[in-house]
Amino acid sequence: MSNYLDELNDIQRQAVTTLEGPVMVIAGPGSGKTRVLSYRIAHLIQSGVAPWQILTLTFTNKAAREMKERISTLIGSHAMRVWAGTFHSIFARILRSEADKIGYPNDFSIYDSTDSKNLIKQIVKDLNLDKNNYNPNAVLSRISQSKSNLVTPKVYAQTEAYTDYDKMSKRPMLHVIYQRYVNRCQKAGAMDFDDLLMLMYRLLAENKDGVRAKYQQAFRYLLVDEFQDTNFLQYEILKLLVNYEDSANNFCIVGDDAQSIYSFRGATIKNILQFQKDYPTVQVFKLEQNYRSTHHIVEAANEVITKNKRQIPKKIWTESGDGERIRIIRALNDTEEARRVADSIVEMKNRSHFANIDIAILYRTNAQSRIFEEFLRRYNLPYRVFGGLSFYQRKEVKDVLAYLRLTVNPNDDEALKRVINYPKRGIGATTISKIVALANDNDVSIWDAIPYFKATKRTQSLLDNFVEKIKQFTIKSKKDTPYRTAEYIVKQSGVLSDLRKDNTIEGLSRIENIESLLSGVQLFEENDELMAGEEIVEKNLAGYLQNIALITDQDEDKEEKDYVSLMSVHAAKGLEYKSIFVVGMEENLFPSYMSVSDPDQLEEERRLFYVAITRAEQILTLTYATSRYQYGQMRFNDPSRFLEEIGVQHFDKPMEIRSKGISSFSEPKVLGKLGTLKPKKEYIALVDPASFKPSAPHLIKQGMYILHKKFGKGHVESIEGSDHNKVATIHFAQIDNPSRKIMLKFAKLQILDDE
DNA sequence: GGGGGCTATGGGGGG
DNA sequence: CATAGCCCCC
Repeated sequence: MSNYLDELNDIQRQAVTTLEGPVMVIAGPGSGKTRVLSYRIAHLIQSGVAPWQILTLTFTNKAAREMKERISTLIGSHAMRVWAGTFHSIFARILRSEADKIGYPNDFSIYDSTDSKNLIKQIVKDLNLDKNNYNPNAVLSRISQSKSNLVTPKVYAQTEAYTDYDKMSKRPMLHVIYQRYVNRCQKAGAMDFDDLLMLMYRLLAENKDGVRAKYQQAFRYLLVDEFQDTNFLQYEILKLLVNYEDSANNFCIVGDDAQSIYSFRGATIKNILQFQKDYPTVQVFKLEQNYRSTHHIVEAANEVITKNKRQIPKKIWTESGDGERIRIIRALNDTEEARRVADSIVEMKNRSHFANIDIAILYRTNAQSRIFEEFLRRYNLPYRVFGGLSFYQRKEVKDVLAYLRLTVNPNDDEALKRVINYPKRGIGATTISKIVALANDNDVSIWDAIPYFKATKRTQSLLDNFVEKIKQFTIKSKKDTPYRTAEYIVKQSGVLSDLRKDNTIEGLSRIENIESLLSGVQLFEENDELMAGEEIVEKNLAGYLQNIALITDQDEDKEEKDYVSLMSVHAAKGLEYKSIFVVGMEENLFPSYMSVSDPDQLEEERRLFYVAITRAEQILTLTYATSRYQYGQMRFNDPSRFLEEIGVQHFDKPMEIRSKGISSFSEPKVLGKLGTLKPKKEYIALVDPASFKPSAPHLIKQGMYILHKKFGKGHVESIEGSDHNKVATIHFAQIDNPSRKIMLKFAKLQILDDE
């Protein structure tokens, strides 16, 4: 354990051992950034810092999870107790207990962007504005930008730069919409994604009851990964956490300006430059040795990125040998592109003995995934699609979630509007818009306005029935488990019987989705295993809703681990594969047609391409089609300009790969999309549920033999943590990965006395 | 007020 | 191509 520092190169070691004061690590792709971050945290803990005094903000929950696992391997499971997660999930967790200090309920709802857009549409309608000028996407992005720059509606209305711009864009009333939007969200007890940051800022800035000092003292060491993708507001929050009297400024940022790919949501590499000004004593470490890819790939990446004007000088290099040249596939159309990629995968598996899991297909837009799925399915190659329309965005799932949200927070206007007449109960558009108007006029939520609404006797009783139903749900949720509440709601709301009317395949799959959702609730409720990177929240409906609202990735599928990965280039950030296909290398696709006319956006597309090719360890294949179906039409695009930016010496000769055809007629092995919760798993019961009697958690002691409902017989190897947060490491001999960490607070373990 | 069918419109990346 | 919104009829 003491020699873990020997596993680092000189610069990495310095970055890991410089614990005090501001530190900046500029890390090229594949330069061991995750290793540095996790070793640094391990080193902090070894030097006597308590795990919970360390706050690590990562870009995805997956990154947090992997990091914690790595630290655990280095120094033991107490590492699991560092605070690590995304900005949004960590702040939501804090706001869950502090929101009342800034005028929001602690049980606040989280509006996703669809909710936000629906609210904007509503406001535009209320104000009798032209919906063509007031496009919800445009309005939302303006509001989002304002929040991300800490511009309140009031300041917005008074700042000519903003209002003039809006007049020019034919949206002079934008400041009014912004104000109303904020009011409606607050009345609904709801926060949108930007609010999670903005209100966290306000919480710290307003400092009610000294709350700021509480978190400043709690987080003695601050680490931020992917700092190039933070926005102004995120940096401002971090500064509030770290800047105070006698602060040691233990603030470590890790990033790479060349991999900044989120400026569309306000990220700015200015933060990296500003950091050096704000913390003049900063110690900078530049990691340039690439341990991931072979020479041709590394050099191609360097050549591409030098076409960008603005960047911190840096050149990645490798000692891992020349490796293979970059392959290129030119296809006549999108179908042929997909077929040849699938052919190539089969070939690669035979010749290089790659497993499916070593291979990823990266595309610019999620819409491109479908055709690749088709061919992978035909070729019997298991695959998994990451991102895209996730499980939680499907209509039937959102409907049930809306009922759950309403149960927790009846003021949630967007949830209410979604289900007040679904399933159909005779409360039509006219009635709803009258109630909405009443709510607006009196500045209350729709829920609060309903009792004051005067309607015909018939409508009145329909409304009463609806209100009564929701109240019942809330009562149920207070005295029963989340799973049983959700099950009750699915049945009593009428959603299930409505779906049962539809006997088509789609209809049946919708019911399956609802069942999956329910087993997801059950899983949440029963899960007593401490998973790295997972938020520990209360095991109630509100906790469940928070968990899924901010989901970025899904648990590993434990049944089938060998699959080809399909994802957008954005989603691939931070990942690596032996073999990478970057597909759709065409003008107007990659780079996107939205970006080709703006030099800054074009540079971002180039960084995106840089990220894409540096994911590859051994084999990089770039593909393009001369024609493809886009938006229902056949389009002809030129090959991407980015292809010409790589020197010819790095390319293989274009090679023809013969089609292998369909390899078998057996049922294709297809894994669910990421985001698809598996239907209820019928795992082999290791324990007879009838005779299972869990013991009181405080009786569990080290050395005992116990029974776990899901994992079977186990031996308690150690118990760590303070009174209320004890975590036991238990060895379960009957399962794969036998060593599990169980949170005793939630555990259902039966003590065995016969051993 | 509900529901079916048609037309018009937009179409990126993600927490 | 997918979906939202509209019109028309019940």
